[in-house]
Amino acid sequence: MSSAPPSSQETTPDLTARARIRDAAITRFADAGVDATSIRAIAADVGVSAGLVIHHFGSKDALRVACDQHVAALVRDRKQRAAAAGAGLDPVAALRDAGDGPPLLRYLARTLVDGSPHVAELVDELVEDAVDYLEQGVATGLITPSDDPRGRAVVLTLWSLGSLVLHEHVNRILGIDLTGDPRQLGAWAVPASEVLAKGVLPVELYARVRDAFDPNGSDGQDTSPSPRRADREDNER
Amino acid sequence: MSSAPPSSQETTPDLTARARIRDAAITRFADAGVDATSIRAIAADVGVSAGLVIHHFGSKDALRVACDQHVAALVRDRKQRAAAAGAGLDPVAALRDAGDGPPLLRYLARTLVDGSPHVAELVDELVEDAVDYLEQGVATGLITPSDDPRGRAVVLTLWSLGSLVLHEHVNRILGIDLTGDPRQLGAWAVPASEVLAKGVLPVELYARVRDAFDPNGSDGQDTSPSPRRADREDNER
DNA sequence: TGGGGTACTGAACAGGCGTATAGTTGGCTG
DNA sequence: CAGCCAACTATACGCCTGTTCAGTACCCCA
Repeated sequence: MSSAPPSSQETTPDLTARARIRDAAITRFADAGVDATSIRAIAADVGVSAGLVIHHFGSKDALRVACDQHVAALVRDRKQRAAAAGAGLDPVAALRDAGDGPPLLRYLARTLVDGSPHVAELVDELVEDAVDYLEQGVATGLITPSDDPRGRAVVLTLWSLGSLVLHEHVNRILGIDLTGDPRQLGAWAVPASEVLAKGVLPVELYARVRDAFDPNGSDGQDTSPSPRRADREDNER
Repeated sequence: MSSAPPSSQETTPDLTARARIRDAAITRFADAGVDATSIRAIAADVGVSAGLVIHHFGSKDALRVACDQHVAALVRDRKQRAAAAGAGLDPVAALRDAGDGPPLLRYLARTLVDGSPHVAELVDELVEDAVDYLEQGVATGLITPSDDPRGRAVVLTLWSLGSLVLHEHVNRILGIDLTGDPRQLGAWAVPASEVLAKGVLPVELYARVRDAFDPNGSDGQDTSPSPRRADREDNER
């Protein structure tokens, strides 16, 4: 398939037409979504014909898969780099656009909702990363221990990704761009860390919620619908 | 086309064709998104011609606006009802599908991302509701006071809506449906309320984040790229 | 020098889309 | 009863879509 003459698979400064098409597609998909983007529009961005896009990728769907995989690879690369430099609580922090490459975060914000298997895989990895990171934090005393470490990692990761997906609302309400410059994110990061540090609810309410879902002190059910009256305890999520 | 409205909005919705088209559109839009839904498909669901859809709504875009408005009205209705019965922390809790009407939550999860002005308005209202609710909770001692009540309300609301938008990922990872039966949401609600009650981070870290973004402590900057090492403080969101 | 393969173009095709339009039905009202 | 208007259908139009195909330019290897 790809002959790849320059043999160096790492980001060559001078991109092949195939790579330029892929990057243009990522940008268009990030801005308008996959459905609302035509192959001709992508081709026009790169200055080639629509036929060439098909020639290189076979179909629009295959192009979309290639974009997913490329973004996933870039994300994994940045994740690894960030982990080496000491990770943070926010899995998104390391992915903010450096301005050089395609708009990773905006692409993720779009594709997180319309179900690509590669992006789903990426989410799973981010959750596992969070599990590890939180576990290390608990070990060093920087993170509060949890009764459900994995559940907590899922919640924190999806809160983070969820607010990324809703970045347009954040921008409208707070006037900041979650996909942009981290130094201007105070209006979001400060109250978020306040919640994560000081908490919001009394601890007894957590105990009530936990007991309402967990019938008897120990663990137990997950498939059998217990006929308890847990209807009013679902106040938090 | 029985024009007789039997006023019983329960199990037998003897709706006008216009209302049936609107409801079918909401369901289709919720399931597949607006772009991926054709007017002919909606018409086929109701058993009418595509022309009738245009006859009643004028255009697909106007139909979409009508759906937005109708869903917004239903949401406001449920909000009000829930407020009368005593609100909870989760703004989404009151909106879970009762099975009778159109899939409100799934519709919201879809349209929250592709920018409808009516849904944006709804988000703003949910934020204001959260401001009020949190303020009341602080007054009665049920909620921890905040340095930034509005910012905190924004964060909590968008975390809630964001995880709703990512409900497919929650379902894949935890095996539960955030848009479905509240009694099966323990795997999400328990760790979420644990985080909101016990917190995750040491309080001193919140102070550090706050000081890093607040020019009060050191100097003031917002546009000038200061060479301070604030780059590492954006760990939380 | 010739041959082959790859990158690439421009035109064309079939299909689905939203929408306009003309026409038919049927109940209400004068 | 005639007349009218709203609900509704069938058809067709123009546009845009993803994709195909024949053909051209160019580079590498024998």
